[in-house]
Amino acid sequence: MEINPETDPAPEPAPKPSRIQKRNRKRILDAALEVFSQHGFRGATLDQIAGEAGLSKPNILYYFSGKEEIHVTLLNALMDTWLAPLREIDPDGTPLDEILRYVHRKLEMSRELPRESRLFANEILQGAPRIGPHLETTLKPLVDDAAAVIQGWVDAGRLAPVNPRHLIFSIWATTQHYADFDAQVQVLTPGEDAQEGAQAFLDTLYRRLLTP
Amino acid sequence: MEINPETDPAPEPAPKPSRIQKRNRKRILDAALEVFSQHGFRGATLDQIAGEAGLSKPNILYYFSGKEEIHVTLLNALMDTWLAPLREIDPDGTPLDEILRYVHRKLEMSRELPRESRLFANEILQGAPRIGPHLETTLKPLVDDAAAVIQGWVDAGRLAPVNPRHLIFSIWATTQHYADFDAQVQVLTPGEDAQEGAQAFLDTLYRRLLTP
DNA sequence: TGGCTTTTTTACCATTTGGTCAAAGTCACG
DNA sequence: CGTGACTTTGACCAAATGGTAAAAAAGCCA
Repeated sequence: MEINPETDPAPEPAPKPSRIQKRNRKRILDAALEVFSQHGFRGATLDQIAGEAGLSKPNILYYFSGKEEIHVTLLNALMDTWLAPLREIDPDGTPLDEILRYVHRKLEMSRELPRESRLFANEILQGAPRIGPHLETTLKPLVDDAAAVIQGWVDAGRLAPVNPRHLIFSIWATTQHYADFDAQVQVLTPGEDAQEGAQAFLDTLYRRLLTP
Repeated sequence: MEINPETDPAPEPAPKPSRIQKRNRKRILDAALEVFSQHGFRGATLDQIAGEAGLSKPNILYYFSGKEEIHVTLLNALMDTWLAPLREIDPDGTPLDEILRYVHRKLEMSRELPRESRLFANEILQGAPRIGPHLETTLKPLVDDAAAVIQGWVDAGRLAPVNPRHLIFSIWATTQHYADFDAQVQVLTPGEDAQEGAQAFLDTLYRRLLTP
């Protein structure tokens, strides 16, 4: 059977994006991140995004087929960076160091990428309507792996016995809290830099929990 | 100067709510809790709330002056129940027991009042636009008190040294996580009851952190 | 039962919002 | 420079949304 490049081409024609396309798509995504993370999906409007991006609404719809596509694009792109620290846990490293470094990196991301954290939080809060599948296919295997590694460390007596999954949950919760609940944190820790205190606190917390 | 009861009456005429008023206001607030907690303020619509409550939209506006008033009413009512466990920490109790009981109660509330937890999370995520002041006046003094109590325990050597505020943050984060991020938790802990494992994990976590 | 108040509904409105379309403008490149 | 492809815009739309007004209906009570 002869392959006809006309009817069976590469699935994606790979129309290399022009300079302008790259610039504007980036602008739009950045503006959208700002708006979505602050108001959630339904609370955000295309006009807001357009205004923030310095483009007209129809122009935005020239680059993305609709509001939903922008949101999904953001979430998918986010997933990678968001989960990178988890991927970097080294099964051959020193258990306590590996976990503490993970906590450190997550807290750092909370400070440096608060918008991303809130975007994610918003999506999950609302029942993950747009990345539910992605959670199953990307997040779950990754967490399964990490949990197995941690369980291995526990079994080898190199960490105090803990449920790996709940350990991971608690790390997510405690670190992302400083981005997601920033409004509250600010009210309750006036003056001082919350993140600095958090670093010390979380270090102690997990060190005491995990030291065998 | 004569006081004219017509122009200077009691500030609140106290128009005792009728049976119907009580029933319908409750219905509306319950429906609104469902909808707001799932979609956030801007994402929720009066039509949805009306549908959920089994009332017509104009009928809802007969009981509340607008969408915003419903939301604020909910948040204010919530504040009390939400902070009750914190109020119940007994300065004369056994430090570790008091904290562990607090964790326990917060986790319990996460399971039993997930909608309330999400309503709150949504509001804070968006920068607390509608309860910001309330946080200052109600939450802050309460946390200041609790932090002082905990600090006292630490100073007396009855708890391992920790930053009280960050301890409180971490308790909020780890317990509310199971309500707010339920969609994610469900994906990652298939089959088993996450809350049960959480109970054991958090008990260990804080016991190990706080035991002097 | 009659008459008053409270509650509910029906019919609207103005604004916002996601999205379309065709025309106008700009760019890249031979 | 000219021409075809890419980009941007202004003018629109239909649906959704928060909210209003007035009439109809239901309660309440003597």
